Amino acid sequence: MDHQLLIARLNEKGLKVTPQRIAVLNAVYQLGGHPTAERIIEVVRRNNPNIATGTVYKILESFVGIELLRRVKTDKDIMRYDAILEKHHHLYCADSENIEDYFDQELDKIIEDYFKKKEIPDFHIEEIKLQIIGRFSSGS
Amino acid sequence: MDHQLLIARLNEKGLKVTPQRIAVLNAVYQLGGHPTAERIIEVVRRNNPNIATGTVYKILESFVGIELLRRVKTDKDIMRYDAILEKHHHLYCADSENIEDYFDQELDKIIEDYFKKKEIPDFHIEEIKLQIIGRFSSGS
DNA sequence: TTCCTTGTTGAGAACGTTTCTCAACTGATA
DNA sequence: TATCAGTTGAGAAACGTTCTCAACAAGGAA
Repeated sequence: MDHQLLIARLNEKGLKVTPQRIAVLNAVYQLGGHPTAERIIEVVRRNNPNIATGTVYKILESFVGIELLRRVKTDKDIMRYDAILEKHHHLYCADSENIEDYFDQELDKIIEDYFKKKEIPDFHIEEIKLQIIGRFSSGS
Repeated sequence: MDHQLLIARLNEKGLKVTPQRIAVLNAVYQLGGHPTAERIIEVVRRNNPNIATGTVYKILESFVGIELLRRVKTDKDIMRYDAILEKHHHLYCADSENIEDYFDQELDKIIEDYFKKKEIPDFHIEEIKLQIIGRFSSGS
């Protein structure tokens, strides 16, 4: 996401554009994948040594609030953040903490069609995410 | 799960059958759904007031280890436990902490067939879980 | 029986992650 | 200028979870 879009998005939601917020978002994009708060803080501090831990958490939460980022969960206990690009699923390694994105529009379509025909009682679906658990065959 | 089966399962994995372990498992079954560790501890202490927090966590982890229970994740930060019955998915309420089980063998079959035809490069699938996010229409 | 050995428990300290509190700062507005 | 709302940095605090360790229980061997 370029700065124009970011600024627009922040303004739209009534959040001010600050150097700290830009730094946090840059760090998330730079890290890619699904970084932990710890990694993000580490990277942000490279250019911004005085930023407080709490500030980064607050900023990350505000980004989750305006849907610039999403929380991602492992089966373990640490929160990770995911810069939203488009609808995607996650491959979880059964052995390690590794998480990879998985895009599959064909599958999305199949599932979408399935739930057009078959409703879940008393439940309105907004989104379906697959957790695909398994093992990476090459070094991961 | 009745006690016979539980005892067999514990012995099989080299874990001793203790009153605390039975109490924890009973609490999980009694609570049903996807209780947090906190709720489980609360219920266990009703009949077992002196049980230590760490003991319950240790027992829960040992049950996860022998696959009597599974960890379940919300997007928030609390661990929940799920007494495994059969393959199932989860409905997550977008508004609350409510989680419901969702069983759908027809859908499982469709997804299974899909991945028989289409492999994910460098990845061996062991299990696929759907996180279905949305809203419950009746009071939930 | 007594002595090991092994696994389990209870108590509380310790840990890592996340949230909270609050004074200081910033930028906009009047 | 003064005022105001939002934001930040610093550290304390809270929270869920794990760890440490002495005490205990059960089983086997002597």
